[in-house]
Amino acid sequence: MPPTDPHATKTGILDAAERLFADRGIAATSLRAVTSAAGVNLAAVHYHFGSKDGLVQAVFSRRLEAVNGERLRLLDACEEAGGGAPTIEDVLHAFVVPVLRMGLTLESGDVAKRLFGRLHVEPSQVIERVMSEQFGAVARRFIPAIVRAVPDVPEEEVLWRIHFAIGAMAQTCLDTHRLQMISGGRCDPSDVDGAIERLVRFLAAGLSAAAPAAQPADGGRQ
Amino acid sequence: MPPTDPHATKTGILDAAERLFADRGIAATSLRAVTSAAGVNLAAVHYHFGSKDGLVQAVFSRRLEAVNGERLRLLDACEEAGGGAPTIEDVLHAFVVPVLRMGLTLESGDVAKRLFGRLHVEPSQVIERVMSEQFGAVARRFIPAIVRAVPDVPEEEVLWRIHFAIGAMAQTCLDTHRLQMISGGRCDPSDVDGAIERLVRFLAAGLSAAAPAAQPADGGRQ
DNA sequence: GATCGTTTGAAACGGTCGTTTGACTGGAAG
DNA sequence: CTTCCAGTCAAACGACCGTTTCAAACGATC
Repeated sequence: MPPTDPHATKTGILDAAERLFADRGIAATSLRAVTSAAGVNLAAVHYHFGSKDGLVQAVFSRRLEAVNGERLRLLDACEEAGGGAPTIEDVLHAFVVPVLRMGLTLESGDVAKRLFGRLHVEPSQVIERVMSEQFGAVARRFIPAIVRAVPDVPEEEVLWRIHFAIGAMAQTCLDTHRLQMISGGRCDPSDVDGAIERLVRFLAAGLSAAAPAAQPADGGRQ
Repeated sequence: MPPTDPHATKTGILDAAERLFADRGIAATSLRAVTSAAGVNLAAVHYHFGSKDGLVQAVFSRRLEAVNGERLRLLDACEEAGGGAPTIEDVLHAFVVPVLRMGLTLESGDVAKRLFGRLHVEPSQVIERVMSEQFGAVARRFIPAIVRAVPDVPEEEVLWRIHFAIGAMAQTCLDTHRLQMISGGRCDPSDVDGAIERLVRFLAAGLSAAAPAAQPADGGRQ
């Protein structure tokens, strides 16, 4: 046992579980697969995390705290620089960059990115709990910022569009295979900076699109 | 045995499996849950479908054939009406409407819609096979139509944007809960027509957004 | 060196999974 | 009546699941 890291077992389990959750999904990943990939004993999971749900929560919380903290930091920065009125591109950048770049700062490649995509598609109850715990603060900051950044669009319409935008981002996190398939290999999903640029451009245009025929008292159809 | 429908057992299994797959996902749905919900014997699944994978394929194929047939029919119609050059809104309508409206033509409510969303997020191998079987024809027709409808955008950029658009659509199919959460109940996910209008508007703006600063001969990047 | 709480080890628990088996049903065909 | 066969049924198969148990090994403290 190397004295370098007294938490080698714990982090080893987290790393292995992260990779398997990202690859196969949570429900399809057994604790035996996790522990054998990590090279530790099966009982270590329950000793360190209490249960499989505890492990799931720990795996997601570790990355989400970092991502969401960075998101809020970037939003602070661009709000300060923009004099309290950042552009929609700036706000979207602050939202998507921490997720998509995370794979670059970790040796695990794009594992954390795909793990993040799972958050939005796994129907598990424990995921629901992690989401509500981790995304409250982010939603309370980003939703008003986006609404302010597209002042010509009614708020209800903006909320729908945020919903769509989350889907586009989750797809970008989760699936790199289909893009290569539909593009016949012309698009390179591993080009993180290109993906960020393109995604922000796509979302900014969608979010700031002209509102439908105005429905107030005076309907000025454009 | 009612002589009204000699395939009552088979379709009963399909209906029950469809609902459970949509609600919990495929991996989290056991054959025992399916057969007990359908009120049939466990062995009936293997008798009629051979295996769980066979059932999965049958469940998805039943709906996908209808949806993709309708998509191609609508694309034909709007290409004919548009003189071979339909607008991006028309093409997106043809792609989105059959999925989102399917819940309205079936007594099963929005089950088929959520089932469809699962296609894009389940990591299973059999899903991969169903996708490649069912989406080849649709992709071969729709991708060129979309590329033609946004002539000012480079083709590679359009492919990225189609990737984003699929994510937004899948999110709309799969998740009605989060929209209600982030909107505090102001947005009504059961408003199918409103969702279609808003989604098409969002996607059309994103797909036809101005291309990045031209990088013709000399690439400005790096 | 003895004693303590912490961490790891092998093994087993009850339960559920997909799948298979073999007997039983009913009605059509000979 | 006998034969046949698609269809249904209860029961069981081996494999794997999450979880638990308990003994052994460990470093720190007295």
